[in-house]
Amino acid sequence: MTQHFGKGCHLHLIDGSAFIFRAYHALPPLTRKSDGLPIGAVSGFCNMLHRYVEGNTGPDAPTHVAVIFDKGSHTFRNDMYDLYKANREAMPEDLRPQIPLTRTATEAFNIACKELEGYEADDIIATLSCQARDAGGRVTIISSDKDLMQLVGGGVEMLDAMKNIRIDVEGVEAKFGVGPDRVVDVQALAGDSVDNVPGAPGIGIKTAALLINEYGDLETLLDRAEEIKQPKRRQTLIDNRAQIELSKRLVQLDCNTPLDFTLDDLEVRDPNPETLLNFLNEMEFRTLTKRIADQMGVEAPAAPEAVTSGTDEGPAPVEMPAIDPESYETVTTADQLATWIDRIRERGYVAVDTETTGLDEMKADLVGICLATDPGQACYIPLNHLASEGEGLFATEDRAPGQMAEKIALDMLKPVLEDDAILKIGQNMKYDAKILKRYGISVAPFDDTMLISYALNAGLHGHGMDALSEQYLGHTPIPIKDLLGSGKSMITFDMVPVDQATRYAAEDADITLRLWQVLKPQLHTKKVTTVYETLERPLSPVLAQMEMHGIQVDRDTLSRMSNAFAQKMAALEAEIHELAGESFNVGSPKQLGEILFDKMGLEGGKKGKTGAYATGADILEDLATEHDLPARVLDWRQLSKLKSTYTDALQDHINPETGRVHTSYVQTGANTGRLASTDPNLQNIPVRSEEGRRIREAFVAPQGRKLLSLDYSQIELRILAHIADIPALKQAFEDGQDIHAATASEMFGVPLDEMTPDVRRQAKAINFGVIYGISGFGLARNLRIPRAEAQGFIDRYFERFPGIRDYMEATTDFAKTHGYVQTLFGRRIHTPEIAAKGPRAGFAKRAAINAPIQGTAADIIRRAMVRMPAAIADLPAKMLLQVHDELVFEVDETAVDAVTEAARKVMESAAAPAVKIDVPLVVDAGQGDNWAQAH
DNA sequence: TGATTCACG
DNA sequence: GACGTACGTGAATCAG
Repeated sequence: MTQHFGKGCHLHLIDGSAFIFRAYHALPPLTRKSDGLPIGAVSGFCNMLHRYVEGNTGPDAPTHVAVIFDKGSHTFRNDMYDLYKANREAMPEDLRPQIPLTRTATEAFNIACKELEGYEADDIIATLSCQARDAGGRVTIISSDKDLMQLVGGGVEMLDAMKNIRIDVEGVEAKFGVGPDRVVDVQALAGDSVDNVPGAPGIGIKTAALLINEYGDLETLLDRAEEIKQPKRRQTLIDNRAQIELSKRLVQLDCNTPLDFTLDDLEVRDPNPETLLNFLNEMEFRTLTKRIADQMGVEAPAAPEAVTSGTDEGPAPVEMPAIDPESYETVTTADQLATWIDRIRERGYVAVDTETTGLDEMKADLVGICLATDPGQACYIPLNHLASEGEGLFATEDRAPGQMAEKIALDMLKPVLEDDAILKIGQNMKYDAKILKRYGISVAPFDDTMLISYALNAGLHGHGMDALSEQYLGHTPIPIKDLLGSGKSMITFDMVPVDQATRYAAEDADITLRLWQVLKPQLHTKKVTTVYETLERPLSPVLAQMEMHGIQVDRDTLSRMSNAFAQKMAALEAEIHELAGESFNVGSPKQLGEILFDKMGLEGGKKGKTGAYATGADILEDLATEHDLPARVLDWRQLSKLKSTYTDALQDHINPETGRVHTSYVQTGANTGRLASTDPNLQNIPVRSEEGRRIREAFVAPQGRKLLSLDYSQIELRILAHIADIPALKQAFEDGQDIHAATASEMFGVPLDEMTPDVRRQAKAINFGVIYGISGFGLARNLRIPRAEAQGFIDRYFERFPGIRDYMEATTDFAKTHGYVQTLFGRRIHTPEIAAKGPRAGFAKRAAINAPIQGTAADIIRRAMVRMPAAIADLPAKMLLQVHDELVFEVDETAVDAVTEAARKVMESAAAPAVKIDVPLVVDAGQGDNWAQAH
């Protein structure tokens, strides 16, 4: 049955190229298992199409749909202007062969797939939109390309599928400052760097919109250009008239593209299951094939045989049976468990996973343990599941029947888990090790798939089990949400029925074992075995120790501060409302922006992409020179932050049993090799402001003990001086000089003894800027000086220290060639975005410059931490915290000097012997009854 | 849930 | 020729 396109019809036009590029850049470079064909973009493309199709339900669903592609690189626009799109980078090599496959994929989904030689996809989209609109139908263009915005209106809208934002006439006006019918005029003036449309020099979208709104349209503007008041602008328009008119022709989309099909040909059709599944299967998209087969209620076709010969990726892939949650065993008797233990001893290794009542290892109770010895060979040992009896008010919760006694099971397992000859394999083993430690079991030795993945692929993808399973096994694990639910009605694992728990939990152990078999051999081929063996694996138990010790926090101190903050905030709030002339929520940036910029009419109101005024501290600081209200808001914000994030929240983190705060370090938290600290984050306790620093007074040592803090002095700059090999900086460090003053002296020729604080401050900002991948803009904003002046500083800096520029170029080149950068200790940080273009490339470049410096510093303190327990083993001291370049210890007051000496020695010599740093590493130390004093 | 803001190195 | 820009994190909050 065909439906003639007309009123009531809804046409979807998908910008195929945008989908492809999104898919390509969003995913790591996947290859087809059987033959190594690059298929990352095809995989992403199919996932996006599938998600798109899934979302097409309800009254707004399309009646007609097509995916539109570009064809060839030469179009009629190149005949008008040979530089059109001339600055486009060539298509990446591994994307090129995937392009035809995306056409096949579209057809496999049974969606019309259209392209036309000599025309851009945009022109076809324009033509179809016009036709559909004229026929009285609706159109949704699925794209975020601003070149298509001229088509919006009269029933045509755009949809940014990534952000799920519909762009209507108002959306276009927000972006261009004019309606869709004048968009081409604005684009003609502003030009477009991406497509190399020249436009008028020095005129951007803002100015263009201003001019068009004043004169009505482009032609009138150009005819009356003489009337423009600003001399420079006037001259630009007069001088560049021809170029502007050309630009307009370039951006104007063609609504009369000769098409050899009609709208009726685009009617929505159901996919043919066999065609679609065969295609997906041929691409070896196992997860997607299975998901779609399930949804269609048909059997997934058999997966193709994996090639078993070795590849350059290392040894042959391990043959594994499919993951089948129904195949796992529930262990309920000592005999059963004994059989498993025999099997483990025979194997020499076992994957282990614990199930507990919560995520806080210091509070959670053990519910069960799972083991896996081979792919598909996994069991679950339920220990503390509950069984609900009765209903409602009379419900009682008892221990579920058919479980081994916890003590018997643990007594049997302890010798295995502690046996030096049996390797325990876990995913995030620190968690399980901490839980088991509380049950008297010290797990060792172990491998951790999360840490292996991090050593291999930091920067490429996440290292959680779900991400790894998808990536390396093509399998989506059972989501924990399916068992526990979410939100307020969430249950704990002990309330999950044992049969369900077995399927979920044993699957985790099975997956962990499989991941280990896949990933472990790669450490060697990727040359990161040393990173894993010296910086990752040995650190995990050290962190576990620190976390379990925790640091004592004084609740009364925090509570008193909270009350004081609350009072001050109330007073400030009253004052702010008074100044505003009305009552509003000071904590709402939206309301604050409206008060400041709409009601009070202050200058400098800038709206972000959400349309809200920006009210960040830097903006309020500028306003504060003229008005009291923003100054009060700044004060209020500081107090609000201190109260909610620190004095209040920290109290909730004091463990009732230990009276201490136990953070969790995420070893894979930062791509550079730094740690992250969560629940609570103890790496961002205030110190910069006087008021905030007092919060550190609540971090205390118990009676008779002291807190000791040791931190590396300027470690990142020292590493920069070494890596970039800058003689002047190295000498300054060698001589123990003030490095920022020395930099200033070198740059501005001011002798050290005549240095002013302001000149030193500027040099300091530049030094930091260099570490972060400096830009004129960034330095200008930081120092609040004109951009040209900032650029002058940078130029001078590079002139004085040419090695820095060499380092930056060498590093970005290396990243482009290899896709990663390295620390001095061989840690690899991947930089997949480095090949991107546009603003993303800038980010990636700066990150690539920073990563070896930040990462090397992170490696050094990791090495120190790994060695520390042995160095202070005979001293009455515990290492408690790490804050990137600082270690905090709790020490008997009699041993402060001995511990300082021992710890300092470890820290200062931490790079050796692996790496000889040409600059001394210097550690400063402090001690006191609380962290404020020690720091 | 995402954006904004702000605490740290 | 304009774009949007310091690097790396986590938590609280508002608003949709």
